[in-house]
Order: sequence, then C-alpha cells, then structure tokens
Amino acid sequence: MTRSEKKAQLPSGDSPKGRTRIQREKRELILQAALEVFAASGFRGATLDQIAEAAKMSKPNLLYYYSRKEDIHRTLIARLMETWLDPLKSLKASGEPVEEICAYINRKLEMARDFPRESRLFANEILQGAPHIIDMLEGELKELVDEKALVIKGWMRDGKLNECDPHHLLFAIWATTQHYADFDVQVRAVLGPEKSGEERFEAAAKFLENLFCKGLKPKAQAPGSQLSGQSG
Amino acid sequence: MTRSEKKAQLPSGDSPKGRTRIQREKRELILQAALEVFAASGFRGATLDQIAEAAKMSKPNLLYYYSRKEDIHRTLIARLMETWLDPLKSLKASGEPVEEICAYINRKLEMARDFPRESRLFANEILQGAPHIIDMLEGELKELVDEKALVIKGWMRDGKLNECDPHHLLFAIWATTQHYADFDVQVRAVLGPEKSGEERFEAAAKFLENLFCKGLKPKAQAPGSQLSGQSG
DNA sequence: CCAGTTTTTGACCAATTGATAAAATATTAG
DNA sequence: CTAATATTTTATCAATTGGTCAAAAACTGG
Repeated sequence: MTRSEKKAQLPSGDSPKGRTRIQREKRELILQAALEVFAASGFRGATLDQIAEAAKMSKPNLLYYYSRKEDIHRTLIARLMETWLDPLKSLKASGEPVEEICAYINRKLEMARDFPRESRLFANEILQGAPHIIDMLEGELKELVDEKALVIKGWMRDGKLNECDPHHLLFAIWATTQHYADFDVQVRAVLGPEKSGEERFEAAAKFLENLFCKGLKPKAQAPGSQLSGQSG
Repeated sequence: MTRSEKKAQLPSGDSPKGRTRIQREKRELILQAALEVFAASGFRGATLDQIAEAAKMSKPNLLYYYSRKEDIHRTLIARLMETWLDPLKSLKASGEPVEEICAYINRKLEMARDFPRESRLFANEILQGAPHIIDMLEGELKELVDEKALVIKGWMRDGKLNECDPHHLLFAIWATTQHYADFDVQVRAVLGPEKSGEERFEAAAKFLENLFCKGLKPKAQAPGSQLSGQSG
C-alpha cells in the first residue's frame, strides 16, 4: 500500500474535475447530453437512457461517471449558477445608469441567444418549484438583487432614472430576455419561418433597448437637448 | 336493440361533457388534480399515480374516466387555449391605444395571478417544444398576433404610440406578465416572505403600466399639454 | 511485453410506470 | 324491488426506469 493515493480512484463527484483525460472528456460529454435532455423534459421527465443515448454511451457506462441521475443535474445546475448571476454582478454603481442597464439587458439577451439550453434548464427548475436551488434563490440571489436594487434606487434619487420599483425592473429584464430562449418555439411560430435567428435577436435587442430606456430615461428631452430642465 | 343509443356509454373523451352527474364531477376533479401535477412536472414528469392521489381516487378509477394520460393532458391544453388568447382578442382597434394596451397588460397579469397553474402548464408545454400545440401556434395564434400587430402598427402610424416592433411588444407583455406565474418561486424568494401575494401583483401592475406606457406614449408631453407639436 | 488500473460492456434487479380485465359494488330507471 | 347500468376495486401486466455487479476490454507506466 505504498501508493495508496493512486489506488481505485473512482471518479466521484466531489473531485475537482476528474483525474484522467478520458474522465474529463466523458464527463463533459455527459453534461452536454444531459443539458439537452434536462432542458427539454425537466428533471423527472428526463431519463438516463435518453441522456446515455445522446452521449453515445451505454447507461452503465454513463453511471460509471455519474453514479446518480441527480448528480448530473446538480452539476449542471451548479455550473449554470456560476455564470447566471454574472451579468447582474457586473452592474456597476459607478457607471452611467442607462448605459449600465442597457448593457445588462444586452448581456442577458446574448445569454438567451447563446445558451438557450441553460436558460431552459433554469426555467424548468423554477417551474418545478426550484427544489434544488431554493436556498440559493433566497440567499445569494436575494442578496445580490437587494444590493443592486439599492444601486438602482440611488440612480433614481439622483434623477438619473425614472422612479420605479427596481426589483420589478429586474424581473422584467429577466422575463423579456429569457423569453427568447424559453419560449423560442412560440417566438419562431409567431414570427414565421422567414426570420433567421440572428434577425430575431437583433430585432429583440432593438425593441428591448427602446422599451426599457425610453421608459427609464427621464422624459421630455426635446431632440437636440441633452437633459431637460424639468425640476422636481 | 331498440334503445341502442343508451347502451354501454363509456365516458370517452369525444363526448361533450359526460352523460351523468358523476361523470361530470369526477372528470372535473381529475382535470383539476392533473392541472396541478402537469403544471409542476410537465407531461413526462407527471405520473398517473400522482394525479390519482391528488384526485383522491384509485388509478384504475381515474383511467375509467380518461383512458389515457395523454387524453387528460390534451383536454387541459384545449381548455386552456380557449381562454388563453381571449385577452388579445379583446384588443379593440377602435379603442384608445395606450388604454387598450394597458388593459391588455392588466388582464394578462390578472390571469397570471388567478390562473398560475394554467400559465405553468402552458410554459411547460412550450419549454418542451410545444409538441401538442405547435399547429395552433403556427396557425391560429400567428394569425391573431399578425392581425393585432397590424392594429398596433396603425396606432403608431397615427402617432398614437411610439414606433416599435408590435410582435416584440406582445412578446414583452407575455413575458413580463406570465413571469409572475411561471417564476413565482423566484419572485417570492427575491422579494422575501414579508410581501403578500396581493402586494406583489399590485406592485407588478404599477411597474408594468409605468414601463410600457411611459415607454409607449409619444414623448415630450409637458405637464398640462395634451399632445406635443412634434411633427414628422 | 506485463502488471495494474481504468473504462466499457452485458446481464441483471427492484421499483415505478401506463394500462387492462374482471369481479364487486353502487346507482338509477321502471 | 329488480334489472340494467354505471362506478369502483382488486389483481395483474408488460414496459420502462434508475441503478448494480462482475467480467471483459482497453489503456497505462515501467
């Protein structure tokens, strides 16, 4: 047992990434396959057979890398969460308010465009009552949102933004941007087949910027003048 | 066989509502239970056992009324669709534009508040690729939306509304209102437990009216003057 | 090449799933 | 009450599900 540290290293979930090259690759392959399946059917609706088939491996082989269905799901959710809150974290109090919010909207919209499966995975989780992430929602997310809500409130007090409830503003941004990932089928159906994906998201970006910024900017700026003299 | 029309009337799905009182009541009971379960777990994730338990009857008994899981789901979706498009249908070209749109937003928000399970049922269906309603989305829904988009376009040409893409406007209204039903768990988690349901929806209504209408109204109306003289 | 390790496979399992058949019970019409 | 009908229950089924096990195969460092 002189080399006990090299013996029987099962790829358990707690190891950072997996010891061998094959483990890293296969695990990633499984996660991608599972992301597809979980996003389309939710946790309960997804089956290991589906995931195994999508990953082009046998079910026992899959279970060699993730010994439980829930482990796969948990890993996906955890990885998603790492990046999901990032755009909001980037909202800088020191920036120009309208620009910051527009940038946030655009980043969220880009995520809906580039990571629709992640968005649907999240949507499924929330729809099902968020059993796996309710703690994070009530903890980390709430804290982050409350913090940023204060920043936005501050902008409003300074007259840089129209008064409105910052929490609901964030909800509206989440809803409108994620809609293009989560309700993609409906959006496509309504817009018709002629519009390409790029066109859809370009039009969406333009619309959302107009909706939020025209609504948020202090009103009554005549064309040409930067800021109105409206006091209050 | 003089009375063949009265013989062996199994409560098949195509009959209008069911012949007997019990059939009507039990079928309704099942639908309510199934709505709960399908909304929470999606079609694949929902099980007949769950539905039967929620309806407080045995599984074979349940299957006596709906002989297939899919029949229950189909019935729920069909019933939902009847009422789902109603608010949009009520958007009257003859009405005052901003008022019409605000009324639409409010009706949609009320539906999210009063029928969250229906909203989640719909969200689940769309998330899973809308396998059961894709035809309606590409047919009836698209036609209705295109028609109302023309109405809105007309309002914009008349200068009654800010220019924007009417399709994306509708998407934004759907997304923001349904968000309060579909992402209810997240909304609650972020707002904290102190806010009651009524408070949440009141604040949401106020915020959305402000967001959409301030953004939609032709700008630059100074307090007191009805319409700006901005030409072009 | 070889021993040790990692990966893959095929055969299996118990539990759950959607669904059926028939007997037993309740309801209703005459 | 009685007979026909409608409803419920019990027992059961085949398929699917998440998961196990041991053996086989492939890969690794020496």
